[in-house]
Amino acid sequence: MVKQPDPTRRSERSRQAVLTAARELVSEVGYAKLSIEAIAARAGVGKQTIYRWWSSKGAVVLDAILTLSESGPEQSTELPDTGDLEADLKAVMRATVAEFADPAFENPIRALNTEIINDPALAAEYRARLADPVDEAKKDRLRSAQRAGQLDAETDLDLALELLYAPLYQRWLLRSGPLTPEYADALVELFLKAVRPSAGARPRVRKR
Amino acid sequence: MVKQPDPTRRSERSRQAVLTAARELVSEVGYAKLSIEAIAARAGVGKQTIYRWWSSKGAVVLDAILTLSESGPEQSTELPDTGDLEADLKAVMRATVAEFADPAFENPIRALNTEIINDPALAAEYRARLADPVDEAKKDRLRSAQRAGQLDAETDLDLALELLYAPLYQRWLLRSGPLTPEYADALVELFLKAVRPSAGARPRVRKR
Amino acid sequence: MVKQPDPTRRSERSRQAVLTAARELVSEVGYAKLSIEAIAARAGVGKQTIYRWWSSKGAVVLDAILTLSESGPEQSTELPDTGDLEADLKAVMRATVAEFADPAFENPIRALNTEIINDPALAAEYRARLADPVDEAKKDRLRSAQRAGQLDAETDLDLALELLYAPLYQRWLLRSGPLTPEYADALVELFLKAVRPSAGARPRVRKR
Amino acid sequence: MVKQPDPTRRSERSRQAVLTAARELVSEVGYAKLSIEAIAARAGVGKQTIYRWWSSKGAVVLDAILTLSESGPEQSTELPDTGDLEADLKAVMRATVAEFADPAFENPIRALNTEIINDPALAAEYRARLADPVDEAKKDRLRSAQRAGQLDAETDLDLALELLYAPLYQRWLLRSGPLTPEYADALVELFLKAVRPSAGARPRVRKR
DNA sequence: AGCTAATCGAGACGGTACGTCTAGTCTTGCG
DNA sequence: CGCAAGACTAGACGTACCGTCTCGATTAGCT
Repeated sequence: MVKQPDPTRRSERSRQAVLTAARELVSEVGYAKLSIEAIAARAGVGKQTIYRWWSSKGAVVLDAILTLSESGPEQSTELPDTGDLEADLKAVMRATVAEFADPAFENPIRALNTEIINDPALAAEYRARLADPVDEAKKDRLRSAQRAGQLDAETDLDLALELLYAPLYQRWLLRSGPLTPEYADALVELFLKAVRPSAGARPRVRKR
Repeated sequence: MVKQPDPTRRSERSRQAVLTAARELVSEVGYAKLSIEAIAARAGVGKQTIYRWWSSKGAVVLDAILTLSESGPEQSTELPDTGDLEADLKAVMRATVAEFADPAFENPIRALNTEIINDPALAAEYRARLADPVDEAKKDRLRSAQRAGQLDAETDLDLALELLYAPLYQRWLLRSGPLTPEYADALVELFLKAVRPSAGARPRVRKR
Repeated sequence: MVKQPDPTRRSERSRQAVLTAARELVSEVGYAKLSIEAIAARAGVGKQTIYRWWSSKGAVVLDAILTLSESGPEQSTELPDTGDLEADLKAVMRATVAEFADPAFENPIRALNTEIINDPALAAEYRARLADPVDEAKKDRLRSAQRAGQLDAETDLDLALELLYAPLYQRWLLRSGPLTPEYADALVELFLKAVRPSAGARPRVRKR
Repeated sequence: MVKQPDPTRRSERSRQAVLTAARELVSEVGYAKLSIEAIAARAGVGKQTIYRWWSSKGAVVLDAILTLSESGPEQSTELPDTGDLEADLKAVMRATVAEFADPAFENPIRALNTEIINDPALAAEYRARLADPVDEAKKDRLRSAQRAGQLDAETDLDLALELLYAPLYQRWLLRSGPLTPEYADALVELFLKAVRPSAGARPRVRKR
């Protein structure tokens, strides 16, 4: 039986130092050139401390990025809901385009994806800690649109979300085309055509 | 000035051996654990021969996979065109789902993506040698649909293609959900709603 | 000022456990591969307990071996004295040869010497606790021989002892030659020639 | 089967650098604190190069010291032979005492002995490369003394050598007593008594 | 009998060095 | 000259221990 470390004795100081160092180094040198050795040195921590609490380089980086997101600005989790779905979505997608253009996001997010692609366990943790909550917030907005009759009530929201986000995300990840505000608008428009309520359907109105 | 090797003297035997070894090893151990050293050993080739002709591990792997695709079964490049767009697309997307389920494709394609995400130069080569031709074939089918009035004539085909493929691809790459034939169908149906010709528009009919 | 531990509160249980574990491990894995960590684990003792009471790995090992010797079979300290110096010495030296051939002695004694060679403080403690008493017993036998007129009265007994033991000890320690009973005999004979009373000298006879 | 390196391709430059660095570091920090890592760094050599050509830290140090001795001042191998055995031996032993008092010799020779004590293979190499040739030179002097009738013709020269040197060597190694010129003289005198030709024996004279 | 201070087992910590592995360069000898 | 082979410098890997530093939990004397 393998000896398990005792989490109650874990040094919070070291944990923070490691995550911060990982964050900094991913931004500075990118994921491929990132070494556990460098993280330990920068954090002023023994290598064993990293190996004790994280299972791989990927786990450290994932944790570093997710911890940042979670402890971040109280979660900009909720999407705007002005009642105008098209305007709201365009605003969100344009913001996403802008975010992806920020070079400070580039390295960490690419690092995250490199990990997730190759490690199912990390992918699961990523989804549970970051992707699922964010997706849920997005689906909330779509549900609101369904109630308002702006979105087909029968549509699978997971699929709808993919239809809306995957094109943008893939274009950025694989650099398969330019990411412009106009692109965001066009994507939203196409998306709305796809999820528009069917002809005969009625907006759902709550009975009094 | 750096000495450039003379391509006319290049050993085709070594080239093939390296690409084959790279292909095998990527399938066997995955991209992360792949080493130039192992490729050279498996290929019975000096390391220098690899460094002489390829710029990075990623370049070897990309070349290995692309060479396979290119020299493959004369390219099933063309998409089916029975005149029934929905049926054709569902067939293609279901085939894609099946392909992604094949574990023999898993490692190489994930390797390819790992490279492309982190190296713009490789991404460009990948697009030029593999993605662009394939996309062109797909767009040919969509253009045919436009001519048949089954697809809005104003739609940006690049965006349309992304709308159709990115959700499927992303779901596989990030393992964010199950990939089933039903999923493929639902995706095609949503896609078709998005690109359906607008109410007032007329199908373009070629003048006689 | 450094805090000194209070010896009255020392756990005898732990002390014995550490010394026993050290003894066992030295025999099993040799001195070079011996670690404080392993001693503590085997003894069921915290590492700090070792560091509190011993100054170095060498000190533990020295203590372990010396404690064994001291608490041993009431010390076969005294040498035989039948009146026949040559016979007595040959018996002792042959016994020493046999002892050195016992593999159970090998590891601990080599460990002891490794320490002593490199650490003057340990060397001093070793001499005080083990070597000096033993040497004194040997010198007693030689003094008895001097009184019996079998050994030159002027001879420096420390030097004589070295003449007798160092060749044997060195041959074992450096493995510079075979250790046989015949060797022991030859050594004793040569030694006796060296320390035989000078021609003109008279055996000291106690006046009545 | 383990791959063996090809000695014809060995870099003499690296070999010398390693041995020199090892020599310096042993003198500076002592054997216990010597690390392969430090040797490699000082020598400007990859660690693998050391592991490729030497089997252990001890082997490097042994090689470093022996190489120095071998390539030294054309070997002060031969002992003085003035015809006066006592004077010659006293001179040699006093010189040895002086040598041992030189702190520059201290660390390397103790290092050597630490190794030899614990590793039979190194002990064998040490004897073959250094001890045996030196002993042979010493025995040459003793043989000369035998021919001159100053030393018993029947004496085992290996044993005689041990009788003469082991006391001195052991006293130094174990720090069991002071090393003075007087001690050297007393040792030689005792030695000579032990190996003096027996009463009835005649000096061997070559027949004409 | 309860208090309190030190020792105890345990083990996490910042580190150093280990011995192995691979990167990318350089050298040697064959074809 | 390209090639297979493989030695080279460099440095990261993941592991083992070092000696120090908390943690509670005993375990003594001392009041």
